[in-house]
Amino acid sequence: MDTTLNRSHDHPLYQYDKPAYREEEIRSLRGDDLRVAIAEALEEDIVFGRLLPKERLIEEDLSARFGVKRYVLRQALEELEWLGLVQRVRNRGSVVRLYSVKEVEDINAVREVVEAEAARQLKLPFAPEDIAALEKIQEYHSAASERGDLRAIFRSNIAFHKSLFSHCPNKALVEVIDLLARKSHAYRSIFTNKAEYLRWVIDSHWAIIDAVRSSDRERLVLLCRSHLAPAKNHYIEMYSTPNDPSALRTSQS
Amino acid sequence: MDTTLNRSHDHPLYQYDKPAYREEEIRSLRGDDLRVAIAEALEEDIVFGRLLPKERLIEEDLSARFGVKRYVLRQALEELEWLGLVQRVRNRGSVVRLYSVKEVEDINAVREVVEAEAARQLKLPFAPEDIAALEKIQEYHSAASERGDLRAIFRSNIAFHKSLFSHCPNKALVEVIDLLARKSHAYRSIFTNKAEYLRWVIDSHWAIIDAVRSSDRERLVLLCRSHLAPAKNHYIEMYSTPNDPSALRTSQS
DNA sequence: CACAACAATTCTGCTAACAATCTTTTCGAC
DNA sequence: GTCGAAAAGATTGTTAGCAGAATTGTTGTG
Repeated sequence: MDTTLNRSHDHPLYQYDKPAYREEEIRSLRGDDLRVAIAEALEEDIVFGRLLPKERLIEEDLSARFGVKRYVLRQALEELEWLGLVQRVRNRGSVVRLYSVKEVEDINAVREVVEAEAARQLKLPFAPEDIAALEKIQEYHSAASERGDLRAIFRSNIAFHKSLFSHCPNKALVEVIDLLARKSHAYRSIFTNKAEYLRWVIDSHWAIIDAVRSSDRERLVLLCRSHLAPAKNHYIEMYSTPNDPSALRTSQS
Repeated sequence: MDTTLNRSHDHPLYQYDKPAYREEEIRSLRGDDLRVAIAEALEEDIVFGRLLPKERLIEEDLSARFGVKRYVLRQALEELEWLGLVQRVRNRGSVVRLYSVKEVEDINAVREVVEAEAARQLKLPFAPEDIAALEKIQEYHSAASERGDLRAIFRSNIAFHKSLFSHCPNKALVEVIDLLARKSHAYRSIFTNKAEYLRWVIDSHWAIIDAVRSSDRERLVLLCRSHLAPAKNHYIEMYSTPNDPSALRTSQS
């Protein structure tokens, strides 16, 4: 169903209630699905801090880990480079990409603009079943937050936004939103999953559902625009050095 | 200098006064430069209608044409797929991507939003030498338009926008603009190069320079927002069928 | 003649080995 | 001991060939 921009981001593996990858499951896939699955597995490693910024990604090691050929793993790394999660330097390899504070703020600023625009274009009113779908995802998200299930939180959060913006008639706009959301995973890291932040996200999602229910577009636009504000404040400056490919010279971890 | 989003779009090959590619020149390149050069050569073929929508791109033929290995050509095709200029289907190959009228309108709508936002964030006033740089590019663009040099028109038009938005402090925003601009090359095709349209572009560029010179931000934002409007009207509906991968079943050209 | 099964062809996907490059270590001169 | 050059090691980049999928062409049967 990918009709406008680049490769599909709507892979079945992105279902919010899908369990973590297991090696045997990955090994049963082929072709594009395999590449996508590995890219997403690595993406989760980055999101949850199992792979840290500037950490090297050795093709041979990773292909051994996933039990795939290096060829496939290279493709996954290329995909992650396009998504901005990985930085590749010729003849030197790949590292988890590190964003400076300025870059994070820039990306978030663009996200605010395009998400507000999407809210402006959303087809209102929603059908009752569409509202119900949003509520169901959000209940799952809230529950995941209760029990501290970071992976479920992460995925159901994505699902919420996907479900909401799927009602935006401009697919090109939605794909820009998805692209930027995925880029933001590079600096989302586990540190932003503080209780205080999680509560804000939940409240904000329920407020969005409420605005949708009452077809209050003005409020919806404001909510979508301001939704990212605290994320930016939670960004840790612990890796606040500027990007530098020469970082590859020193190995780590 | 690519610091925020995906691969660099600011390749030296994109200089506006650079002559057309010649095979021997391409053959002298290596690595990333080679991939980028081939991708850009194919991009120009698409822009100028030498490659038409739905036309098949056979890896072996093209690699023979450019005198490179199939491996390199595959990389170029992958790049063009990310940019939305080419559509690839597993085990079937690549075709020049065809956008529906709706998709074109959607992309243009997003471009208007992000370019207006960039205008809003532009650092004003410009230094005199920055204004001079814009004027120089635009004089080149106008001259190219006079003599009907489509390639020079195309490239200097890109250079104008790059030069203008290089003063936007938000690099992530500029990269979204560049990405969408490059996508639009898929439907730019030679048909939009009508005298009437070319004149509009030139007038609009001089108006932008004028607004920059007087640091009139409000007018600048309006100009950037409305700058794409006629392009959309010029889009020919001659290929107005919806996208369909099964189009690969029937060969053409 | 229509149609289905099968065969041949075309083209892409993938593998494994090799080459090129960068990094680290070693060794010797000062 | 320090510096620099050269060798060794680690890692990525590239090549050629084969495997596999999709398409096209052909043949045989009703």
